[in-house]
Amino acid sequence: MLRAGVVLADQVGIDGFTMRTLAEKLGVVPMALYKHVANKQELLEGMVDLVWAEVTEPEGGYGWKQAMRDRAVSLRAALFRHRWAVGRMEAAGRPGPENLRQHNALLGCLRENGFSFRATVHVTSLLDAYVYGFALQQETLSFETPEESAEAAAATRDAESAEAAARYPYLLEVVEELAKEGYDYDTEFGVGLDVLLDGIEVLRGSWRDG
Amino acid sequence: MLRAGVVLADQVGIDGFTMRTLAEKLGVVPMALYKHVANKQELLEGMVDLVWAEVTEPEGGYGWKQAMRDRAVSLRAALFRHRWAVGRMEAAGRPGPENLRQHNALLGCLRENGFSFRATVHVTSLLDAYVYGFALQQETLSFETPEESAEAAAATRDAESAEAAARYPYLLEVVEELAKEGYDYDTEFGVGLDVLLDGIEVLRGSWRDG
DNA sequence: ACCTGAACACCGTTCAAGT
DNA sequence: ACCTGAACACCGTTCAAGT
Repeated sequence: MLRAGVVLADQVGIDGFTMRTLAEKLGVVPMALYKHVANKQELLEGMVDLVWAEVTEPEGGYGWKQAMRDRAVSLRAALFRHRWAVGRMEAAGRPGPENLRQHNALLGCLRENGFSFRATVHVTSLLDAYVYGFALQQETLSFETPEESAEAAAATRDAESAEAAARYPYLLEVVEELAKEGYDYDTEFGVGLDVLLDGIEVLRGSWRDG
Repeated sequence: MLRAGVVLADQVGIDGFTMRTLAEKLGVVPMALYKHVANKQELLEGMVDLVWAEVTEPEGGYGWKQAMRDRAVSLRAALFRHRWAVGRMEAAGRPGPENLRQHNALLGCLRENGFSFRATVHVTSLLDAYVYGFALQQETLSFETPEESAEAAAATRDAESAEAAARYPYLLEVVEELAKEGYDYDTEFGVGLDVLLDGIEVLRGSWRDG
């Protein structure tokens, strides 16, 4: 049933995802759902934990940097498959078992690779913030492909009046450059991620427990 | 009226923010709102642009690094004051004038400080993702103060059964350390931001237009 | 022509009425 | 005892009926 919820939310988005549509999809009466979950909030929490289950645990074998990179890519991919989940992964209510397992593995990988306690907290906060924020940007902006993004840029440029062009010259430049060159989210994500990981590497030694 | 919407959303959160409650607050009949705005979506877009208006434009006088830092801090502060706005700042619908002004100033500051076109895109994508993601984490986790966070950590630790402690040793370690030392969002945000800015500085020269 | 109250098609959830 | 259909208190938005 949680799995059916994830599939439905993927298909129709979070607005179209209602107790009633889920019940209909499952061929039961809406009330029947309340046999399995207390309310919609609890249902969503269960669905989020299913998304966590899709994220690969960091693999220490290739070093912490590659492990962090793989996990970030995996997390972003999961958030892309399930866009409704962005902003619900760290929800306040009791975290699910997959969430706990995932975070424990992440913290463990860093600690075992010589990161101090403070540094471990900094790194997880920094990396997760970047992944969540990037996914959020991609979800709300949501040009799906480079072609689409070029198209959108062109449309925006045409829509800009001459007056607006004079008022926002730098913005216009970016719009026109992106229209020419296109914009690839995967590449952009990787570039930023490498900046983070390199910065973390440099500062790794200087972070000491307070 | 948009301003009243922002205040109401700040007070009651996005779930409690309805056309009907806003109308009541303004002392008018719900229908009257539709004289000023086509629908709720358009109302929210207008409110988001009011939040953009609160973000300080980057000041070039102290160098790009300080300018980027100040803007990131200002953006995060605005997102903290108006938590409902996180995830709506880059919405697909036509961006408002304050949004355009803000992004134009941001891009302009970078371009005028010698960043290549490609580098400018990388930097804005990276910094914005971090700010949005950090604000999102803080919103969903939402311990307000260091004291509260210590409290929450302690409560979580008590709730963990001995079995769970054995299963998630690294997670437990972090929970216990945070309970002792506390956790301050402002400090944590600054640490991550400095990693980003230092990493950007290092790579500034190596990013060339493709 | 204009304003607005009633109404529509929803929503999550409750609860009593049937078996 | 259990299941479920009707109902409740909402929501955003429409629209016809009043002025």
